[in-house]
Amino acid sequence: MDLKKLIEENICNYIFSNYELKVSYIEIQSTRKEYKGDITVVIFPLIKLLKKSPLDLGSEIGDHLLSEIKLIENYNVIHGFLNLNISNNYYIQLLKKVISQKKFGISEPNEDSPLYLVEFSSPNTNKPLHLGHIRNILLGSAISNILEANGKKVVRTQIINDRGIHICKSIVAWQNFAKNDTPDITHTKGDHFVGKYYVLFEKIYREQVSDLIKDGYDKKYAEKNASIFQDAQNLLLKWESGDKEVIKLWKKMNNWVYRGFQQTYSELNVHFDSNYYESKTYLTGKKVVEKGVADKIFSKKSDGSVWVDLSEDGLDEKILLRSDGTSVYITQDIGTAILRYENNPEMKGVIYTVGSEQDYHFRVLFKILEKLKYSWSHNLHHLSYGMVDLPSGKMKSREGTVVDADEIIDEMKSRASNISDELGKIQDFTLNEKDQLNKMIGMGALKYFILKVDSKKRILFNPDESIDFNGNTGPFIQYTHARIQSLLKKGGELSDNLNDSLIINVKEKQIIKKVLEFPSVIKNAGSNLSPATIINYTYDLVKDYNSYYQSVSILKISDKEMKNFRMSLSFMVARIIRNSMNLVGIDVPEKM
RNA sequence: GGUCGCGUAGCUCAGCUGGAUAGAGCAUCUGCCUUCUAAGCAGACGGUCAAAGGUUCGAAUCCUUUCGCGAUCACCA
Repeated sequence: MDLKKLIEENICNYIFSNYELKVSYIEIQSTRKEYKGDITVVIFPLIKLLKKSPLDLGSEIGDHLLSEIKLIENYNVIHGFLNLNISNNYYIQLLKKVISQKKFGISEPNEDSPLYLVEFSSPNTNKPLHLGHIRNILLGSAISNILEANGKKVVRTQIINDRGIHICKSIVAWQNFAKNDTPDITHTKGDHFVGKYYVLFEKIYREQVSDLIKDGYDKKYAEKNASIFQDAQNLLLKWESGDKEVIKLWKKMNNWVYRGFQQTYSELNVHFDSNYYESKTYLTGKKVVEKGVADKIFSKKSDGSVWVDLSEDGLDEKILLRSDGTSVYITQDIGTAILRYENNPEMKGVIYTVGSEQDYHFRVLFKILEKLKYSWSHNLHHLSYGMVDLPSGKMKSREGTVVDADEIIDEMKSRASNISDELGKIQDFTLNEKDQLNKMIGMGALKYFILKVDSKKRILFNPDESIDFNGNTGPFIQYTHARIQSLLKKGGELSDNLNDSLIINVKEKQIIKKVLEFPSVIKNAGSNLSPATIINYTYDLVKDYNSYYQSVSILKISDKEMKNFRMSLSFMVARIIRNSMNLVGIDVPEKM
C-alpha cells in the first residue's frame, strides 16, 4: 500500500535485473513545494554506481516507473532528482479512507501493551510551583499522552519531596511568627502560604547570620549557629526520631501544600496515577546497596562507606552509602525505582522528566540499575529539559526571582479575556462559557509557547513581553479549528461518498499529503519523546490550510461534489488539529 | 581542568536518519474586512547557519579543532 515502498522496490528490482547490482536502499522523499511533482527519488547515489549521467538515469528510471506503476502520471528530472507526479484520485481515495478512521494515526493501549512509568513535576513541599515546574509538568504530561497514542500503557507518577531541612524551615518560621494563621483564615492558597514562611525563614536567617558576623564570629560559624537555623535542625531531628507532635504539624502543613498543588494541576489539566513520597522512600535503597556489596557489584571502603566504580563506563566513582550507613540522594532513587517496579511488575521502562542539570546523575543512576541487572534497566530515559531563564538570569526561589505558576496562569487567562472582549465575537456566550473559553485560549497560548521549543533548549521568558496570541501560537491553531467548526455547521451534512475523479488544485493536494503524514509524526514524537514535533507539524498544516481557506470559496460553490470534497478536507484538518493538540494537552474550542 | 549540552535573520524559534534557491513568527514597511470568523491572508525587507579544516556527487546537519554561553563533577538534594 505504501507508495514510497512500492517505488523503492520497483527501482531496486529494475537495477538488479538490468545491471545485476543489489541496492538495498533508495532515498525517496516528498517533493519540495517549489517543484512540480509529489514524490522525489534522489538518484545521485546511483549515478556513481552505474556510471551514468543524472539526467539519463533519471529518465531511464522515470520511464520504467511510468510503465510499471499506474498511479504515476508523469515525471521530470532536475539535477539528480526524479520528481514523480502522482494522480489526484490516489490522494482523494486515501483521504476518503482516512476520514472513515476516527482515530487516524492514534493507537490505543490494550491489555498486552507494554507499561511505562512517566515521572514528572516532583515538587518540593516548601514552596509553590514556578514556571520551571510548568515546563516540566507540560512536558511530562504531553509525553504520557504521546506514549499512549503510540499504544503504550502509561502510569503518570511523581515523587514528592516532602521531607528534609527545607520543610522544617517553613515550619519553624510559621511556628514562631504566625502560629494562629492558616490558609483559610488568610485566604491564601496553601502552597503560597507555606512558601511565604520559607521566604520569611531565609530573611530572618540572613539577618541573624549578619548579626553574628557583626559580633565577630566568622561566616561559617554564624551560618551554623544562627538560632533559627538551629531550631530548624532540631525540628528535623525530632521528625527523624518520629516525634508525634512534629509529625502532626508536618502533616498539617504538607496537606495545605498538596491542596494548593492540586489546584494548579487542575488548572493545567494534568493528573497523576500514583504518588511517591520521599518520606516513605528515603530509606529504601539501602538494602539493595548492601546486597550489591555482597554480590561484589559495589565495594565497601575501610571507613564503612559504600561506592560504585563506573570508571569503565566513562563515569566516576560514586558514593552510595555514607560512612555512617545513611543513604544519599542516588541511593533513594535506586530504591524508588525498585519500589516502583515492585508496585508495577509488568513495568517495561521509566521516563524521568527532570532538568538537564541532572544529566550526569541519571547517567549514573541508569548505569547502576543496569549493573543490578533489572529487566527494565535498558528502557530508562531521562527526559532532560533546559531551564527557563529570565532576562536577568536564573530563576531563584530563595531570592524571589521566580515566575510564579499560578500568577502566570491567571495572567494568561485575563489577557485572553481582554482580547476576546475587544474582538467581541463571543457576546452570545454565557459568563461561564466565556470563562471556559478564555481559560482554553490562555492556557493554549502558555502551553504552546513552552512546548513548541525543543525540550533540550533553554527557554528565555521575558515577563515584560507577554506571550503572544498572534502568529505561531496556540490561539492561532485554536482559531483555525473554531473557524472550521463554524464552516462545517453552516455547510450542512457531509456526504461520505467522496468523488475521487474530481480535479483538485495544488494546495488541496498539498494539504492531503500533509494529512497523510500524521501517523508518522505521532510515531516519531513517541520515539523521540518530543511534543515539539507534533506542534511544528500542526502549525505547518494549519498554515497551509489557512492560506487555502482564504484563496478558495468552500461554501459558495455550485458544484456539489467539489463542495463536499472541500468540506471533507476541512473536516479532516480540524480533526487532526484536535487530535494533535489534545496530545500536547491543549484544548480546542468549537467557537471563538 | 574533565564530562555533557547549546550557538541558525534585529528578537523568539523550525529545519526528520546528509539532498534542490536555509524556513516560520515577532518587529518594520505595502496591500486585503459589503464575500464561509481579519486571533486571518498576500507581499517586501532581513542570513558568511559562531569560526576553521575534513569526509563526498552534495554539509546548518556527520568528524576534528578553536571560540562563546550554560550545566555538572560533594559522605547536598
